[in-house]
Amino acid sequence: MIGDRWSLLIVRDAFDGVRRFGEFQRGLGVSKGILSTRLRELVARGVLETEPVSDESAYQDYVLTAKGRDLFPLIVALRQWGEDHCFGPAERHSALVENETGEPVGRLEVRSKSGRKLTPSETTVHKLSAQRRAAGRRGK
Amino acid sequence: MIGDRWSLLIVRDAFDGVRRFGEFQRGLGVSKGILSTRLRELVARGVLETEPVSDESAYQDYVLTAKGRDLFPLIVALRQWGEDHCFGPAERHSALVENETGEPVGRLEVRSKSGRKLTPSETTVHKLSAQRRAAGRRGK
DNA sequence: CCGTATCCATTCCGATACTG
DNA sequence: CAGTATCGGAATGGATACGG
Repeated sequence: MIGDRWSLLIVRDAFDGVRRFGEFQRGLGVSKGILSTRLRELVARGVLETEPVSDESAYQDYVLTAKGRDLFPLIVALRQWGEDHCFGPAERHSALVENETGEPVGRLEVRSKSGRKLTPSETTVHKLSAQRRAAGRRGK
Repeated sequence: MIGDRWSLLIVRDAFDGVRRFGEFQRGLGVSKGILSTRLRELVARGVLETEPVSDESAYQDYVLTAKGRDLFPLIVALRQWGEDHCFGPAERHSALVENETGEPVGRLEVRSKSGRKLTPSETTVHKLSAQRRAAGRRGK
């Protein structure tokens, strides 16, 4: 659904307030043809929607839907992982900060409903209805 | 780095305890050639590492490194988004639960360092060193 | 059981030219 | 500015056959 080279980058820029075709295009350095296709797919899949720009324009803006906004934790998770492991301190270009305080947002953590932090090995995927995938030994 | 069709699925299965080549192959239904390439890339990129299996085997296991384990929030974020928006209640196959209680893990949330939940519009990407991308109007 | 090698189809992408 | 059309090349993936 978002597993190509550009879709998630488009969504990320949308979170950053990018709305116009050319803005995505210049910001990402993607060719116009691909961008056109990706925007159309994201709209078709309900991640973005087109919105008539205020008064009189022949064109529209592309804005996140509720479904698209729900990708926020995913985008933040990917950003934090990239900052931690894919860039040295030298080439770190940006940080996600809280508007009010200007402080970087906290680290994403998987927690139980009671609020305890969970490590991967403290969780298990529980099958609801055995389907095709062999119920091979999983978890520990 | 993980932007192809299979890498993240391999990582997900690794979190679920999958370690062997054939186990990945049957579980995902991926062709052996692609799986071989992807595993080699993930090892080269430091997400997985090979580990000699206990006693006497010609082969190795593929296990997550620390870098790979740090993808846990990302995997959970993607899983939750998929459950919320890509499957109806009917075709929901599995749930990530806490081992001790059997209860589903809590929802991932972006929080400030002080613990307050943050919406996308309450955050801004702060540029550390202006680089190539036009400092176009961002955030609100 | 664990891969590699080969072949082929599909998808993805970038560059360019064109329309309104 | 906002796209569409076309082309060629690269990446991706599936199937199959083969070897340790």
